[in-house]
Amino acid sequence: MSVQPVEPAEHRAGPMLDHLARRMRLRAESVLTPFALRPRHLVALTVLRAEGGISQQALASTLEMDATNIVGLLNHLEAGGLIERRRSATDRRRHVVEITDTGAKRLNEAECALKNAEDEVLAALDPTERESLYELLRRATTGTAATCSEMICPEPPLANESC
Amino acid sequence: MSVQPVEPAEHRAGPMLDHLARRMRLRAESVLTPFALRPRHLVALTVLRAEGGISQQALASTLEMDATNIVGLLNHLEAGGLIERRRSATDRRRHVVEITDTGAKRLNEAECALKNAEDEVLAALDPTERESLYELLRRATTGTAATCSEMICPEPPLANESC
DNA sequence: TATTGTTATACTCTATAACTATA
DNA sequence: TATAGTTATAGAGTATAACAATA
Repeated sequence: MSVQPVEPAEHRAGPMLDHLARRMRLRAESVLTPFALRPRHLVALTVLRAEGGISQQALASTLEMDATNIVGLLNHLEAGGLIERRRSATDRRRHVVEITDTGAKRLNEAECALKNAEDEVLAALDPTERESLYELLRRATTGTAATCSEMICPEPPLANESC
Repeated sequence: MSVQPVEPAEHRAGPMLDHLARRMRLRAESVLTPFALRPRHLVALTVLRAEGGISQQALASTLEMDATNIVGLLNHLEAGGLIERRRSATDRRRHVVEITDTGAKRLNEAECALKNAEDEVLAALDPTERESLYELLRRATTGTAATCSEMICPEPPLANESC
């Protein structure tokens, strides 16, 4: 049974993002072990480098991770001296989380070590295209992450019926 | 303790890919429930649409998923009539997996329904940029996926010490 | 009473090992 | 003997619920 080409689909980036992210993550995993870091730690550190001291809740909503799992994540990073938790002066319930100089340095080193992994996963792209991809990803993440960390993220608008 | 800007880091796309993919996946999850599909199913169907009939092993290596988990994934898709498994004529151990017309149609509809999710996650990008992102992702995934599905994926080369 | 962070725990996902059939 | 697919299952990851401190 051959596949009819159906009408020109409106392709989405989602599945490919998923696929590519998975491939990158699998490779990153092994490269990062000497640093005692996991891919998720790099994601967190990257956010913390971009946005200064934020609460754990804000970090949770930016990363779109459950707040309960942020605890262990930060415990690990704090144990390595890569981040700092201190009580907010204005609201003593809050922990203000900040990346330390050590953390920023370690993040740099880790990013450096990831070069081969990235080269492999993005082998089909030339340097210019990789730069484009990096820039698009940066804009896509930081652009909305900022607004998202301010407030509790609102529910997505209901799916439209058109398309 | 303020963060020293350290020297200009060599930033990697990995963490941002991870972050963006996660955000997309979380939204996709709810949008896809009416289709009885999960994000992973869309990834698989997308690959199967791009590459015709391939073995489960080849699919596993392309998706970089464990072959054991492919079984359940395909069981689900086959139950819905979205893919077909048939024994290879040349090697009766193999299942040749193909997307059906129903599957291709369902994939189309699902992609269509994902528009809002994508609009939300990629809100910071204008249509031209989204098209660029889509194209870069497409090239990055299909470019290497082809070679990867042919042979057993070789181990990544050892990390370089320069950078 | 509501919110931040935390712990305990149940649920889901992923990978390892053992089995069947084909080669 | 080795490989494709499958099943069973243990380990890792993620979310839900209850609690302590603070607002």
